[in-house]
This record gives sequence, structure tokens and C-alpha cells, in this order.
Amino acid sequence: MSNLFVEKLSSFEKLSANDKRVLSEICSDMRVLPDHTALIGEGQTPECAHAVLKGFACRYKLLRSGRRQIVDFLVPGDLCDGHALFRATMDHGIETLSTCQIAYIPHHTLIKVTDHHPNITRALWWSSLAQESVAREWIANVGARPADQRLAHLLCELCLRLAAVGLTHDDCYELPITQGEFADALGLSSVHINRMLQKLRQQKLIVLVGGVLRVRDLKALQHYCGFEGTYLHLLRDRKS
Amino acid sequence: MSNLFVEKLSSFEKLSANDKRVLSEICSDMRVLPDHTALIGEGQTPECAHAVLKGFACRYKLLRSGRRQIVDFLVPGDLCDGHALFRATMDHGIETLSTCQIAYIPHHTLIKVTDHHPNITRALWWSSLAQESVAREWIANVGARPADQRLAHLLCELCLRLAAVGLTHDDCYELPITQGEFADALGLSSVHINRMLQKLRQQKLIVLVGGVLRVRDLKALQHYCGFEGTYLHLLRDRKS
DNA sequence: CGCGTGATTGAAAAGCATCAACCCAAGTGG
DNA sequence: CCACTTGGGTTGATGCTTTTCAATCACGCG
Repeated sequence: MSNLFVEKLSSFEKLSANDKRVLSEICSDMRVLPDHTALIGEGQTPECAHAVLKGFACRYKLLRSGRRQIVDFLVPGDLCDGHALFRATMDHGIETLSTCQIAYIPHHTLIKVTDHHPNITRALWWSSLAQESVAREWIANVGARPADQRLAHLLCELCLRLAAVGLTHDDCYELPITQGEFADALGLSSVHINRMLQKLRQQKLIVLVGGVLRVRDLKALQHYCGFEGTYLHLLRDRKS
Repeated sequence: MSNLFVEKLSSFEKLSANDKRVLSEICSDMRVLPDHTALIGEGQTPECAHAVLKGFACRYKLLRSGRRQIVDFLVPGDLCDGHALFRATMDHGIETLSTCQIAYIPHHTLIKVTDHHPNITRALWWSSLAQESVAREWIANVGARPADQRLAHLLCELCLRLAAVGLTHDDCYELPITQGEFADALGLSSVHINRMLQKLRQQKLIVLVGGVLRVRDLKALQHYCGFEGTYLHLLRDRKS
């Protein structure tokens, strides 16, 4: 039986039925973690890779000042650490934001699979390039957009990423993220996040109640912040 | 004859003499470009990959507001587009900052090499993971550090990256980057960059004249901004 | 009921941007 | 050889964006 991680990888690279079966099998060790649980700490060398199957998680860095910078949100289908293949030491931590279902993929299993399944290897590589691309867009978002557009841009990104794994309905999606966490992700204070959310509501762009976000007019929201989704590389946009 | 691109890759993965020879050969098409020349534009699908052998270049994104965000500096030894392997459309542009010597590596050559040389493939993948890691640190830098530390952090990063390819002497290095370009990289105005440079000079941390930066006390500069270089993944820090 | 966490609001302060000069050195053309 | 231009660096004054501090409110939960 397939899962969102497999589905997402196969959107990157055409995978055979066998490839998919192999991928599903390496996800057999699934665990449910409560919210705000550490998955991997900064400085560790993970023994296994982790894929998010349900729930939200985040990558973050702790600064000496005490500030925490969230550098990516992880949604169902995302692989937390392609690094695991190389056994690099983590330069950031990962923790759950909501209750999560996580697949634990042992390091040696991943090695074996990539040795024998070139398509899977390509898919993993491609997905890591997509993550790099997202990281670059975050630099631009945090570095160059005013607070209201910055927040809008993040909401657009999450909408498309969740839509890609079938977790939106009419531009509505569950968003188990506090204003403080948005603040940590966008380099703003939680107070300011609050005010910018109000602004977006006033402009009739979004509705956000009880952890559910409704984008009232996705095109308008995208235009509001100059969002262009190509950087997500969700479609197979390459030639040949 | 080897070049800085080959040297840098071989610091990621143990490469045989033959691997290195192959890599050198695919760099045979070298061109010298003047400063501020476009290498690849946003939206293009490059026919070949580019490696910087001499000089400085940058990745950048143009925003609708007219602002330009530089999302990475490229120094000798850096590969501009691992993406080329997958023929993804570029979501950012690349242009030279100073006069550069660039190796043009045709797409099909790269494919052929990675098909036959697993170590080179691993080195390329590793280098792309390192770039991802740098991008994440930039998010934290732009999102969470005050202007003076932000600038100091970038200067530390460049110092280590250049040292890794032998382009520093006693923490001195050539820095052909204008204050306006620093501003575009750090999400600040050029006026403010100017004042922060003065501040770092006053604190006796740096000397910057005529495009040459001298870090007077690297440890002190690193401590000033909370710099920790592990994210650069310049040493082979993985286990096994 | 009391407690804690997150959301909300207002007022004051800080950090940084913007605007507008001005300087300086290196071209460039007459 | 000089007048002119141009790009980058420098400086001061002003104002906006965002932060910080502080207080209050709403809610779920022991």
C-alpha cells in the first residue's frame, strides 16, 4: 500500500510499480509522535532517515541570541533528511509541530535501495534539489518582502505544497501552526504576525479559524505577494 | 591539469586519479567573462552546467517590487547548476560580479560522466547538499540576526569558503563586491551596509580597502556574530 | 475553579530605509 | 590636458516598519 512519501517521490520521477513497492516497504517502521517532539537534534548524525506521512514538522536553527529560526516546514510526503545517505552531521534540528506519523528509514536500507534502484536515487536527488530551491525562495522572502507579503507568500507556498499531496479542498487546509511559529519562520515577532494576519483578513484574502486556513481567492493572494510557484518544482518541468 | 572545481569536489568525496582526470577534461571549455555578465537567466533551461574557476559570481532573484535578492555568492570551485543534470528550469539567475573564468560543461557530458563514475555522482550530490545547507544558514542569517552580525557572518562564511580553495592568506582575501551587492544579499540598504562596515572597522574586526578584506581576528569576528562553520560541510565530516 | 498557552491590543522605542547631498577616483571625449 | 561623466563610497536628517513591553482576553484542561 502506497503512502504520501511514495506518491510525492513518484511525482518527481517516473517510478515503476516495483520501485513503489520497494519504497513502501522501507517505510514499514512507522511511528506516531506527539506535537513538539524532537525528531533529530542539531549536531547529531542520524542513524536513519525520516519521512513525514501525516502532520506538520519543521526544520529550525537555534541562534546564540536565543532566537529560533524555522528554515522550512515539513508537510506529509516530505523527506526530512536526504543527508542521512551521506551520514553528515545535522546543522539544524527537526521537530514535530502537530501530532505526526513518521516513517523511520534505516540508513543501510536507504543505501541498499539507492544502490539497486537508479530511478529512486534520481527521485531522491531531485527532491533534494527541490528543497534547495525552496530554501532559496525563503531567503528572498525573508530578505526582501515586507511583512504582510512575506506572510501571504508562505501561505501560498503551503497551499500549493499541500495541494500536491491532496491535502487541500477548495484552497482550504489544516494549519496547525501558531502565530509564534510563523514569527520564527518569517523573522518577525508574533505580535506583528498577528497584525499582518488581521490585515490579510481585512483584505478578504484569507479566513483563519481554529487551525484551518481558507484562502478566499488564491489568485488574488498570489498576486498580492508576487508569488510564482515554479520554484516548488512540483510538476515535472524538466525537458527530455 | 587539475582546477579548483575538481579540487573542491574531491574534498567532498575521495576521487581516484582517473576520476579527477575525467573531471578536468569535462572542464575543457573554459571562457573568460567580464564582470556583471549574465550566465543564466531566470526561467531558462540551461544546455550546460557552469563551474566557476576564477572570480566571483552570484545567484539572484528579481522580485516584482524591483528589489533584487542575492541568494548565494559563487566563488572559485563552485558549481553553478547541479540542476542541469535534471534539466530543470532555473528559478533564479546567475551573473558574474567580477571578471570570471567559467567552465562550460555540456549537459550530455555531465550525464555520461555520472552514469559511469559513481564517485563523481556522489561528490556532486554531496556538493548540492552542502549548497542546500548554506542556503538554510542564509535564511537564519537574514531572518534572525541584526545588521552588524549579519554582515560579519557573511564575511566569516566567505573567509572559510575561500580558504577551502586556497584563496586566503592570513585571513585576507579579495572581495570584489560592492556595498550595494552586500545590501542585496543581506536584505539591507547600501547605506546601512556602509554604516555597519564602519562599525566592524571601529571594533577593529576588519580592514576593507580597495576590494581586499583583511579579517584582523577571525575568532573574534566569528564570536561577534555567533558563527559556526559546520554548516559549510567543507570537511568530510560524515562517518563511515 | 485556577492555570497555562496562545491570541489580541495599545503605547513607546529601536532599527533600518529613504532621501538628498557630497566626495572621490577612474574613465572618456573634446 | 582639462572638462565632464559615472559609479561607488560617505554622511546627515527624517520617517516608517517592526520590536518590545505590558496588559488583557479566550480557551481547554487539570
